[in-house]
Amino acid sequence: MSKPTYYITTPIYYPSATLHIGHCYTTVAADTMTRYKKMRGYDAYFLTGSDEHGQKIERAAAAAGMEPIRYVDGIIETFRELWRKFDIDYSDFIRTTQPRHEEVVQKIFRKLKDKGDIYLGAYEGHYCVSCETFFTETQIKDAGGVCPDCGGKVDIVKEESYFFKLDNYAERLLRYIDENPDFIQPVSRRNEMINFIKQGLEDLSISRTTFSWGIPVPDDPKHVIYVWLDALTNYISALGYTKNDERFERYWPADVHLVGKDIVRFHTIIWPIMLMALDLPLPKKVFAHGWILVNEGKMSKSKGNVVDPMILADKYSTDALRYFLLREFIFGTDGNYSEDILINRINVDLANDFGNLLSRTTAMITKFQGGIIKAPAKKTEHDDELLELFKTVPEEMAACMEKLEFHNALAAVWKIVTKANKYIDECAPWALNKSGNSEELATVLYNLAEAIRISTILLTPVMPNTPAKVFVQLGIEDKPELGEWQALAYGGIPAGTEIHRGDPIFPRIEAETEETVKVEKKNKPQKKDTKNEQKRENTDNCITIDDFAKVELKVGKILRAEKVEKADKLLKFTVRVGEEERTIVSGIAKYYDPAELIGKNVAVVANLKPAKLRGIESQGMLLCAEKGDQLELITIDTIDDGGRIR
RNA sequence: CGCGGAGUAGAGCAGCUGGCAGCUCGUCGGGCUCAUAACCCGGAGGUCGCAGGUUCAAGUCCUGCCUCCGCAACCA
Repeated sequence: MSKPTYYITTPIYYPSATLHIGHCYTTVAADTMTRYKKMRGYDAYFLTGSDEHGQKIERAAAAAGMEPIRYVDGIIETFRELWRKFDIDYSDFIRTTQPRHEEVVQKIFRKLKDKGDIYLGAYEGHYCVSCETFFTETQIKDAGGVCPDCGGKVDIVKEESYFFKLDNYAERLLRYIDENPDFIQPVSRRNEMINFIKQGLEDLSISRTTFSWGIPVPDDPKHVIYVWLDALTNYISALGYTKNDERFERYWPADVHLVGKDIVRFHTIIWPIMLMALDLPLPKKVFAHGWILVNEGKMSKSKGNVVDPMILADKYSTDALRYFLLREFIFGTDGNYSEDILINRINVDLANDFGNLLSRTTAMITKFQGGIIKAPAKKTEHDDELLELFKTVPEEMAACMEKLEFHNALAAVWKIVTKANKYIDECAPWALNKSGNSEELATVLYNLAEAIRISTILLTPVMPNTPAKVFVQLGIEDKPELGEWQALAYGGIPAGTEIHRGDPIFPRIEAETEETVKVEKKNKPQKKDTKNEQKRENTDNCITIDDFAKVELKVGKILRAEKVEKADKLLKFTVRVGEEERTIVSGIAKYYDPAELIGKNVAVVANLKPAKLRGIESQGMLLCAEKGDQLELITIDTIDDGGRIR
């Protein structure tokens, strides 16, 4: 009999920026699941990759003076490097620019067109000629009827486009969702999607003529295929769909598509409908995980709060990071990230509980038994509870893993770890040693070694590098079979095994900023301002005078000030800094009436990377003083605009 | 405006089909000495956002209200 299969995917990531901790989260989850399934005897297949087409890439490449493909090649290399670093053992890495993918997309396009699900129509939208970009109605509205990018005039333009008739399949899709309650998870998403479909599905525009970095539409090369049809197809093109590839037969339909909550709709509506149109079975499950929030807000470049996993990986072990991601955050809901939380989690769980358990156990075996694990000789009254956990915890963990509840799976494993620490206290091996009760002592120390071995097995999918370290210390590094799932039963370690006490496998991380952090927390007002938090966090680390010199501060005169429509916090300023005039958006609408600010001289960060806020490009930042609910714009009385501040 | 999410101990969160309010961290007190200033035990601390309602019984269901966050921005 052949092994059962398991096919899991992550989204394919867009190479317009480097990956952050959120991408890492998704991918680590997929990797862990794959390792787990393999341990359980599955033929598990894990796909990740990159979505490389589109106007954004085309432009970024042009700006860099490169061919798009060269441009993305470079970025993709950083993806791979990151995955290598985090021990991501993917089965395949698909790039939408690979011929194997492009061929399949074109075949699918042709098939759907022949079938009549795709037709040529016209896409009508607001178009800015100078930016060569379409904008949605709301984008235009928010920008006040002009182009959100350049502030210029936008026209309503019709563009020829191919459309995919989604609504043809809406009924079938609803039925499928209804008959497969597990298809969309968590359930809250499911309800959301059902409502969305019931509102009626518009035909989906699936081609563009305004840029060319994409897969050409077959027989109509002035069109390129737009993101949906291109990107989603990766899940089957990677398996060799249409090419008589046995992998497709073997692995499709996917067991799980892991997705971020923002792309649930594409994966639970557009993608299934595409598959229905192709007469293919639908994925068994689409699981939307939550976001990792930083300072209560979504990570984003413009906020400058993106957490770079590479930097973290250099500071902490990737096993610890993988553990942290899956233990700290509840898969499916949003969670807050900060380095303090990370350090705390590593210290408490990995250093104090798990690592220290290994440390104290090996220390006692060394001190009391000359470094030899002896066979259990005489039961103690505390054994049963611990041994019972050896049986129940693996089951509990397995049940959690099936539901993708990584946090609960790990919490289950910690029942053994916590119990083992307590068991030491209850049995007091040092007392047994002193009183010469060597039989019970042997039992206790044996059971502890087993507790470590068994919990280590369960942790393997999450922390692939840890088992080897633990096994060396337990003296069973030459018996890898003791680390397999089948070896979970109590009694694996042979009597007479000689251990090798070593350095702590998870040393405590001493947070140098702990004191200051504590003080800050106490003084912290309840209201949190994201930007401010961010700044404060950065000040935890000292900067040099050179770093400071990088910030170009200048005096600017406010020429115009107005409220940004549909934004309660933002004011839009036109500020003169010497020769030039800039647009600066600042989140101080709550504190100031725009009119009272006109004519004031303020402190401007002149070399801040421009960021778009509400579609308006902000070219700098106004400095403010802030405390609690108060905020005051820093103004300069006598020096005129253009003056330098330092 | 709309859509979605959330308001439960100092912080972060669990609480599914209604039945004595839980977990982790922190804090206070105690224990132990094998260990990575760690481990073990115990205590304090909550009118479960507000106001109504249904019920023998409501964080848990219903209605209204308040507050916060997200969506319309390159971004899981």
